[in-house]
Amino acid sequence: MVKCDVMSSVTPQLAGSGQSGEIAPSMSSSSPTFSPLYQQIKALITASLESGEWKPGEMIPSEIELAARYKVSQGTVRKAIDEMAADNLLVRRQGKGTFVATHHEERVEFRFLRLVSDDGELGPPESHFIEVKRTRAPNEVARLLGLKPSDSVVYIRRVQRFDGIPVIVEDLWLPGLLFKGLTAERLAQYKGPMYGLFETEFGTRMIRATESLRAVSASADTAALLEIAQGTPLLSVERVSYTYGDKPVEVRHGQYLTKHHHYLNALN
Amino acid sequence: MVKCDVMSSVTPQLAGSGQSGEIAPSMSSSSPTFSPLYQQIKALITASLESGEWKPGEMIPSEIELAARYKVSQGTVRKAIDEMAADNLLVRRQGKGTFVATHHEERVEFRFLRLVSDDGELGPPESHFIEVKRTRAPNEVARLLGLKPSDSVVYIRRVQRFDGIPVIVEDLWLPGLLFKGLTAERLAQYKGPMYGLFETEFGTRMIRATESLRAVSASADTAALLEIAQGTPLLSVERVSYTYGDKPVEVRHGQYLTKHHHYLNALN
DNA sequence: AAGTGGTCTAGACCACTTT
DNA sequence: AAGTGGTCTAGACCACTTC
Repeated sequence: MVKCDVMSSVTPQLAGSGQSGEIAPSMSSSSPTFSPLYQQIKALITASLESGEWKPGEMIPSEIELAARYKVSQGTVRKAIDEMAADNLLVRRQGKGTFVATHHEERVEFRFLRLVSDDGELGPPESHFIEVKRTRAPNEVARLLGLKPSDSVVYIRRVQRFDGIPVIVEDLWLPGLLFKGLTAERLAQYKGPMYGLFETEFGTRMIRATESLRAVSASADTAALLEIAQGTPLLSVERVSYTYGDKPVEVRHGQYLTKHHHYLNALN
Repeated sequence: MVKCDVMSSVTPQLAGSGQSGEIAPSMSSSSPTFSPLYQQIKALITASLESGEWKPGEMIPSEIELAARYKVSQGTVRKAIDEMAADNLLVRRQGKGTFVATHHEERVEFRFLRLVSDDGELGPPESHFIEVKRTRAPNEVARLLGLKPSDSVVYIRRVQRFDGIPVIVEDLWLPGLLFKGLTAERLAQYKGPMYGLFETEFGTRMIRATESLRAVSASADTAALLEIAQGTPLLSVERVSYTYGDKPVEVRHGQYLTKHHHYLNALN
């Protein structure tokens, strides 16, 4: 087998017009930052997801097609897709195809909201929006989102009820640039998790998040919203959500009343 | 290629004396519970881990050896090991071999203790054991551990300090049968995480856990141990840890003072 | 029947570690 | 040089879904 030459890392040789007969699966010498073929394929597929070539819920080309497109073997494409499926970026369905993960259908209700009722099930929450406005980013939020304090953000405050009982008070900040038409009306109309709205209406898909948890005392206004006594212990959850390319696109501060609910976590 | 017949699931055909020339990678008809070869290999490797054939920290046979032993291809062994490495049961080291995961060396300090300081790093905690005794399992603990209320358990209460400041009060319950020689002295002598002690001294390795988190108010005695005011909000963490075969072997109730620390969680 | 992902094999070669 | 895991390929066949 004849082998050709080598490349850099992220948008490498096998993307372009591709008249080279074959691809070097590895390199023999003097390549600065080498990465395996399947990781390059991952990067290319991710780029197509990011660019919107394949949208959430849609099917991506079959492994055989992708292998032809990238001029690699099906096994290499397979390994790339395997890892992206493990990262919840893609969903494989035997006999049907491989699909772009979406916040609809998917039970995000447990990937991004880990709260469960003490006695088993948990119905869908009802959202009540207290406030939706555009403002300048608070310093801490600007820092977390990689914005300047003068930049515009959308600020949202809402209360979520389970079975009619208020359980969650949340404050959210979103980059103003990415969420231009976001209004209280559109939020109120939308059924289901906000991430579904963000994905379909604003083209921003949250793919992972980090959370900092602590116990705090309810302030006067939080207590009022949750209809509890001031000073009640609450579970404070500070979340930063990221979209493709590890770009932070949401800061969310939740306060959970854990009297009849708890936050479930798995350590694997 | 000639194919032979089929099997059940967990201790299947390819374990035994093995004079059959080949193994059926799939089956054509009338097999009740079929599972792929690589999953059967996973089960066999797991059984060897469980039986202590390969101990934590030790190297397991090479892929080639295992392939010969189980009479499958190296690729099939590889897939089995890949998944077990993803589950943190095994650790691959290129050029060296595949090793049984261990609570030593490994930074369990972040797999099983998610608490971090608000300002960066977190030194190793010092443990102070308040109480270690054998008793009958409380009802709830017995239920979680799959014991009878009359069964014996080891009960431990300890306080953990970071930089000299008390941050964690923990109550633990362990099955008495599995932890026969566990005394306050051995606990106090041991350096490092308790899971290391459990693994090397008692042959019980924790491989995963589930946690329920909530915010609570410090009781009088907890407050005294943490040197804080009664009623201070604390992060309550109820953990159940499991060893091989999803067998529950520890119930741990932690109360974390989150004034200068927080619990970090990643949603992927 | 055709197309998709899922499993399994056999072999080549590479990169890393140890001898 | 030898042994280990890591990557890549090519091909076979299976299981599931849809037409």
